[in-house]
Order: sequence, then C-alpha cells, then structure tokens
Amino acid sequence: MGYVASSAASGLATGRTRTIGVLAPYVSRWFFSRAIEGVDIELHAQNYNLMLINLGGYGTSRSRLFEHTMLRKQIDALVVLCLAMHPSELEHLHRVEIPLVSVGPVEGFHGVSIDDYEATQVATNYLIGLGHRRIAQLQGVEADEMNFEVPKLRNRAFEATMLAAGLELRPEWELVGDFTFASGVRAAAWLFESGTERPTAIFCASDEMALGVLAEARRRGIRVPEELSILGIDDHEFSAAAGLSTIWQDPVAQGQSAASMLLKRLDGDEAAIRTVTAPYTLLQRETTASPRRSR
Amino acid sequence: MGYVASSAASGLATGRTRTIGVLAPYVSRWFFSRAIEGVDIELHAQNYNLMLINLGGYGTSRSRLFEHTMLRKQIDALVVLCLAMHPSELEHLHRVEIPLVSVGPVEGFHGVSIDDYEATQVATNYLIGLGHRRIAQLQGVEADEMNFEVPKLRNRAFEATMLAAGLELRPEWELVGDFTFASGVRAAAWLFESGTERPTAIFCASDEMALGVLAEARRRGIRVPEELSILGIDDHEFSAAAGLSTIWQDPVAQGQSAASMLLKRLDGDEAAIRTVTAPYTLLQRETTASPRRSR
DNA sequence: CTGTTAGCGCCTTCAG
DNA sequence: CTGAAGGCGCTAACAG
Repeated sequence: MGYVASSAASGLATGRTRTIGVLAPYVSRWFFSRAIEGVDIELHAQNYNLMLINLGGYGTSRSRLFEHTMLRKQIDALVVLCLAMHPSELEHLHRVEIPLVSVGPVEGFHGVSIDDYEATQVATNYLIGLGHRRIAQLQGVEADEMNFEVPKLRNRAFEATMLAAGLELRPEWELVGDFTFASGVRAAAWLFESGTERPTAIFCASDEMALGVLAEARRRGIRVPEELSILGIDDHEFSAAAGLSTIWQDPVAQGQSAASMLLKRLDGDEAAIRTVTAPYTLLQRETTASPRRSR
Repeated sequence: MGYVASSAASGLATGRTRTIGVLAPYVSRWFFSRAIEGVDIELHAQNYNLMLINLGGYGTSRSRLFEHTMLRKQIDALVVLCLAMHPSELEHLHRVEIPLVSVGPVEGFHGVSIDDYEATQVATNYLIGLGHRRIAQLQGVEADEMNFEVPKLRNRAFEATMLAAGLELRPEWELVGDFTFASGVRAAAWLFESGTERPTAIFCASDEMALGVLAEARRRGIRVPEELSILGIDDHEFSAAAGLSTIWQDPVAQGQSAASMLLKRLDGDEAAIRTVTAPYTLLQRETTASPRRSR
C-alpha cells in the first residue's frame, strides 16, 4: 500500500545502509564519469544506493570528508577512483573498517585497472614499429593535489620504451599537458610554431589531449597521418568518430567490476576482493601511419 | 577523539539525513556531469551528502527508484536534472513531500535553466544577421525514454526564427542527431556526400554535435568558416580550444544555484524555491563568419 | 512458525 | 543550566 521502510531505522537496527560510496577526484572528466556510471549500473542492479564523494578541486578540505562521511557509517563499502593520496589519508582509509576497492591504480589497495605501463609500451612500440624515429610525447600532469599514479606510469613507460629502442628523447619533444583537450591544442600550437624540427609522430597520454592535437593540426592544414601520426590512449567517446588511433580501455566495465566485488564481499564472500587487471586493446584508426607515406 | 555520530541514529531521531538526491538521466554527458558537479560544490560547502540517482539508459525499471529511494527518507530534498517524465512519475514526485528543484526545464516544478527558446532565437538570428540564407539545422533527439524538453524547444525556436525571417526550411537540411559527437560526424558526412546543395551555415542543437560536424568538415578539407559556418550551443569544454562559436551557458552554476535554493528551504526559508532563469551569451569564435567571405 | 520485545544510537524534552 | 529518560522505526532474537 505504498509503504516503504525508513532506511534510517533499518540502518540503525542492522548496521547496514545499502549504500556504497564513490570517492572521486573529478566527476566530469571522461574516465571518472564513466567509471561512476559503471559502479552505478552494478549498484542499481542490486538495489544499492550510490553516494558520490567528490574530492573535487574546489578547495574544500579533504580531511573533513575522510573523517565525516566515511566513518559515519553512511556507507557499507567504498570505491576509490584512482587518485593518489597523502599517506595520512591512505592510513585513514586503512583504518576505516569497510571494504574498499579502487578503480585505477591506488597504492596499497585491491582494485581493477589496466596495466598502464604495459599499455603505454604497446602504444609506443606500435609507433616505433610503424617506422617512426622522431616521436614526441605529450604527457599529462595533474595539479599536485590530485597526484595520480597514471600519468607517471605512462610517462615512464614511454621513455623506457623509446630508450630501449635506441631512440632519443629530445627535450623539445617532451610536451606537457593536463589531460584536457585545451592543453592538447596548446601543446600542438607550441610544437608547430616553435620552429624545432617536427616529429613524425606524437604519443599523447590521453585521448582528450590527442584530440586537441588532432584538432589543432587539422585547423592548420597539417595532414594527419601523412605529416604527423597521432596516438592517444583511453578511447574517449569522441575518438572513434574522430578517427583517432588509440589504446582502448573500458572504465564502465572497470567500475562495474569493482562494485561487483564489493557487493559480493558484503554478501559474505571473504575472498571477493582481489586485484583485477582490466583489458586494453590497440585500435588502429586513421591518425597513425608509417612515416614513409609523407614523402 | 575521532568520534563521529552515526548518521542512521541521528537521522532516525531527527528525521533529517543531510543528504540530497540528484536524479539524473545520464552521468557522463557534458551538461549532466557539470550540473552534478555544481550541486556537489554547494552541498559540500554545507556539509551535505550527495546521493546519485541515475535513471540511466541501462533498462532498469525506473519505477522502483521512484518508490524506493525517494520515499525511504534517505534524502531531505531532490534535484532533478532536466528530463521529462511520464505523468505517473511526475505525480509521484509531487506526492513526495520533500523539496524539489530542477536544473533545466522540467514541467510543473521550480528550477533553474536558461531560456532555451530565446537562446536558440539569438543563435539563429546571429547566423541570419551574418548574411546566411541557406542554413541547415542539426537537431538533437533523445531516445524517447529520456524525452527532454530541451531538444524540442531548440528545434521549435530555430524553425520559427527561420520562418519569421522569410527563410526556407529545406527538408534535406533538417539533420537529426542524438546530441553526441559521433552523430555530428555522421550528419556532416551525410550532408557532404548527399550531393544536395550545401548550406552556408549549420546550427547545431549542442556543442558535442557541432564539434562532430567541425571535425568532419576539417577532415574533408572543407574550410570553416569560409565555406561553412558552424554554430553550437552549450559551450562544451572542448569548444573554446576548438574555436567553436556557440551559445555559452554554465551548468555548474545552475546546479549550484538549485542546490542552494534547496538548502535554504531546508533551513526554514519557505520562499527559497523559485524559478530562476540562468544567463547565456553568444560567443563568436572562429567557426562563424559572413557567407560573403566564401567568394 | 508466529508474536512479542529489547535494543540499535542519537536527539529532545522534561525534570531537577 | 545540567542530567536523566523516552522514543524515533525497524530488526533480530527469543519465547510461546
């Protein structure tokens, strides 16, 4: 007859809230919003609620979050979307007794994530295999507050792979962005105007940046891939339609998988939580080709 | 000493949860994720929690949501992100006794939103004022489940404005997309290949679609704006860097404002909730120009 | 197997 | 102004 139990009362009586928290550094960036969606799909299916806990850039004291929402028993478990934390915060999370799983690499916790190092190796070797020798990198750097593991891994993997192939890392081809489209545009504009010898390919640490580079190249009439190959990583929703070659990964599935482990754990399966390596695939589309074509 | 109250207990005792629900049709589309971010900023500042209630496309029964989460007193108030609902759902929302505010137009409720009709008029008149006579429209249509007001408003405003200016609406220039980048690419490809006379300008009902049209035009070497002007609406985060002319609006601020009204209302201000018209502005960037330039 | 009762932990009220 | 007690609505354990 339209009656529904009060969750506060049942929560008080049982100690369980049927709510899972999602700790996210951003809500509106591609990877994060997709991962949230994935978590939501799973929770939805099992009648759990999703509490969004945004550590977002708007200068709020993160500490309050950690002390308040978490421990207040408002959530039965927590999904942490890849972000690196201060040791004190990590300690806090360890102290909290609720099950925890990360999406993306988070030191010291189980989680689901692709092998970013390996994926970047594959990307770099693909470019090298195509015959490129003059390869630039557009790496991503986060505001230190949200200091992720991912950019570091991708950067290290790129450089190691280049060196292993005996190729040089020219300083003027080491571009830096912040994972946004705009920073890709800026980096490309700088590269095209700097008067330095142009690379034949550029590896970008995210599709958003790669799309920026592509847009700027096209705007200037630079032919892609004839004059410049562009390779991204992530497979952003714009990438297929833009023809961007990239390394695909599926954050929705990753979020779903993380939530699923948590739910199983809450159902009593002690062994449910483990570290899962998510798949990735190189997608050759239209922005990469052998440099020979250019002559 | 590290003690924090149990929210279930205090919620039970007081009847208030310090949690606000956000009902969203999508999480990872630009407008929605930004609006969620805006709501979050405000809630964060006032120590409220945010419960994400996604009506997402993954075929879950919406009804359960309405009956469960809402009435379960898990939330003190609700933000509805623009989505049209079945009359039964609307009725449900009216029945729920908690304060409710929408972001974007939702029939029968107070909310904050731009005047989509007027904004589209401004956009269309801007193109006309530039001297364009052959103007195409790429309208957005949603899967009916999520049948919004916005696409209809924008479509009607475009057509009315064209007619008022004595311009014709050629059927082959009435393109349809689904608000995604990919649909913009597809529509543009169709237009360029169809062999019909090409319009000198195209108005797109969202920036995501406009960016798709722009990418496809540039890919084919069609000069923008010399041969084709492209105008969007929204000011997506990629737009500035891509040079896309558009109508700017700020969903973050809209979400923030909605949350703020709700919070005031919960603080006892009976008159806090009203309908607010959000600002918009025409941004002339590089994708629009007078058609004369083309000769 | 069904019906009853004692808390869950906090807030608020009322008495001291 | 400080302190004790009842009850918010449910669940789980226990008794019948």
